[in-house]
Amino acid sequence: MKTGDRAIECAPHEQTDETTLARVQQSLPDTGVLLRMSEIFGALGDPTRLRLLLALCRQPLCVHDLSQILGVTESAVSHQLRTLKMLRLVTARRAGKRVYYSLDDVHVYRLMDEGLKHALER
Amino acid sequence: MKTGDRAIECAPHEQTDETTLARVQQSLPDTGVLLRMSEIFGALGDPTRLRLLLALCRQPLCVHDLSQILGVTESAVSHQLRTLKMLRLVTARRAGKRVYYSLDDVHVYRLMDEGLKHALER
DNA sequence: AATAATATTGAACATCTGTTCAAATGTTCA
DNA sequence: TGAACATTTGAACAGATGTTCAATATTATT
Repeated sequence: MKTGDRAIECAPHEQTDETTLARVQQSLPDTGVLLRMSEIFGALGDPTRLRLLLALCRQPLCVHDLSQILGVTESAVSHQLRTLKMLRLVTARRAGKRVYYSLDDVHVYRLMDEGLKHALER
Repeated sequence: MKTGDRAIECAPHEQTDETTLARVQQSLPDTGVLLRMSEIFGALGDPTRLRLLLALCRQPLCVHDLSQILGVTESAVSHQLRTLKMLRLVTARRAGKRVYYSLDDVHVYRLMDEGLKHALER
């Protein structure tokens, strides 16, 4: 063991420790989970989709309503909702001619809340 | 049996209420905050950047180390770190020839933790 | 059945994005 | 200073992404 292994906070190692790198590498989640994570974050990474989800935080809304609220085409809304549905972030329920969308998961709410705090800070 | 008589928590309105839509619309964060939010989420939405941040959760690491851990070019790492730095998600500190990067904010950690829980669920 | 309202789909398009390569910059040490 | 190592930068490229338009479903109403 050559370099200082007491890197608690951010002790700079003089020399790159192979085993340390390997340990960090192994600590990363496996490909499947990582991809799922990035997909979820990616979904929240678009202003339109983010606004869709934020609106749905309030109450279930249909495509037409969402189209009006966001000021984008119903087609665009539908396309994005499709993405969100595939990622299991929203659910759809038909009521007559309309299809009402809701948040699928409380976690999404928490995620957005955390992101909002972040964005408000600086 | 026409429309929702069994809607428990998400009562579908027969007819779109204008004031309700306006209320939802106003509840959305303003453009600046929303853009900042989507930028942050967008940064976490790429597998490479996500792995970078996850690695930095463990300890500060230099470009060369990160390049080895992730298995991508140092150039690619540097490019992405630049993005993350501009978004204030990481900080840089030079030590000799190397530049050590660290997470800039505890919130990033919390955000990733929440996302991980999410990804692990289904 | 015909019409209107809502929603979805697919193709096309421009734009954005992430990586690579080559070159330049910065740093240390002999 | 020169050589080696580490990082950054810019241009270029392929691939992904978001919106729009037009066409098609789906449902309710008359």
